[in-house]
Amino acid sequence: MAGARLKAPRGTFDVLPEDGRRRERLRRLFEELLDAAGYEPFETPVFEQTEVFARGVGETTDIVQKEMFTFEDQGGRSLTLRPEGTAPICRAYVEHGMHKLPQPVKLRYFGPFFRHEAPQAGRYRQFSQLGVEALGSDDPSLDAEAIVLLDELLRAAGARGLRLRLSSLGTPETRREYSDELRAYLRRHESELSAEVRARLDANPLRAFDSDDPGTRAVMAEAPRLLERLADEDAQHFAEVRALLDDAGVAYEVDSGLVRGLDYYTRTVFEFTSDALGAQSGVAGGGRYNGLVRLLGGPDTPGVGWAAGIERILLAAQPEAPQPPAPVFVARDEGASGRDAFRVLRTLRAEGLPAQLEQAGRSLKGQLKHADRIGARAVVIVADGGLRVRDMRSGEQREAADAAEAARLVIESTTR
RNA sequence: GUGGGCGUAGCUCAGCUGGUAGAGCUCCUGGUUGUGGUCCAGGCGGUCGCGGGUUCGAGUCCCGUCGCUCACCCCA
Repeated sequence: MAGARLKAPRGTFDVLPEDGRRRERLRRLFEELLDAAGYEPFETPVFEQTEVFARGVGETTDIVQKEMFTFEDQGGRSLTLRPEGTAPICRAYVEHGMHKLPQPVKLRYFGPFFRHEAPQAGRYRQFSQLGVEALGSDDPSLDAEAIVLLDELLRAAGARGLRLRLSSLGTPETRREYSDELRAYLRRHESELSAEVRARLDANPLRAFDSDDPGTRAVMAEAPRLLERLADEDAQHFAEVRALLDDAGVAYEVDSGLVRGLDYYTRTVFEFTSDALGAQSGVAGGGRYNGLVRLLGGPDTPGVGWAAGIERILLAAQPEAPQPPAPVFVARDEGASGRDAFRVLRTLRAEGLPAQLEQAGRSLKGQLKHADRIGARAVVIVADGGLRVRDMRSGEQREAADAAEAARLVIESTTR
């Protein structure tokens, strides 16, 4: 371990090349898929005024209460490393007057997020998410489209053991009324509930639906359901979303107990999980947030979106790492001019060939061995007297008069 | 924050009841009077997480501490 005193901070990790290739491929897949659906690239800073999250995500949420990396800048302003992407995008939507653009505004993003939690399998303090937001329309087809695209993405990425849970939270008002009703119901059955559920009864009674305690489950089986309390318009909206998903052939389970950890959700909420993960089974989640833009000081604007964790997608997919393109290796024989070798390198690249140059002072034999290890298709040996092009598959070797001819020979011998 | 597991070369690991550190892989060199993939040989590379204790002697036992990891909570 040779004095490796300095380490990546707890809950963070370095992306080594093999994993980097996997991540880049996933990102490209995401971008192609969402581009085709009209979602445009969008970036917000990795930190924001703390207020954006405190107000946007909700003061009572776990994220705001205990998971934010918050610090002060030199002017004493409170800033926070973004723990999620939706509130910042809504902030930007307001800031840039994007409600004046043709609606809906469809955006996609990709980048790092930060949550100060105890790390474990699939959970990090810095993690990456890709996500989309569609602002400015309450049309159920946007909810359905978002889910269909997410479903497509996860499948194309190869995520295994997927399950989609779907529900509707109605409006904040019905949610509040329902919450009171559920709380009252739970109080009547308090003695039958597990200690943890009792402890969270005031803060988040909906969590009781997730409990695996037998007593609690028995109580919850009879508990009132939020879906049964939805106002007509909300129930109608949900029915339309479901019909569109049915038409699209996306399988889902309606789960009245589905709770998302952020305050801003209204109407549709959903979550993809994978049983190929550890305890952190959530791969992606999202929903509609019709009040958020207004909450952040903008006009009343509906929105819907989702975010997917790229580490978790990769964990659920376990894909092979893509191979980099097979390069041409430029070897230097003893006495060969470094300038000649460099010129050959540039010429090969100019001809569109991925090329690498010997830069470690190896013996010719070592260079060939190295070329083989990196999967070179051909080696151009730069010698005192001229150039030799060696096809690494056949072992055939031919003379070349100059770099351009060497490039031609490489293309000839390896693109058949 | 709490609980379980683990911390020996860059990586994967071995090291029995304490006796003074090993293997495989990787990398470099050589076997090849300039030329790779197999094979052989050699070389580079170790504060045995850290601190303390017991002992003639500790990687091996005891205590503490730090870190990693899985899980609870919550979530991407």
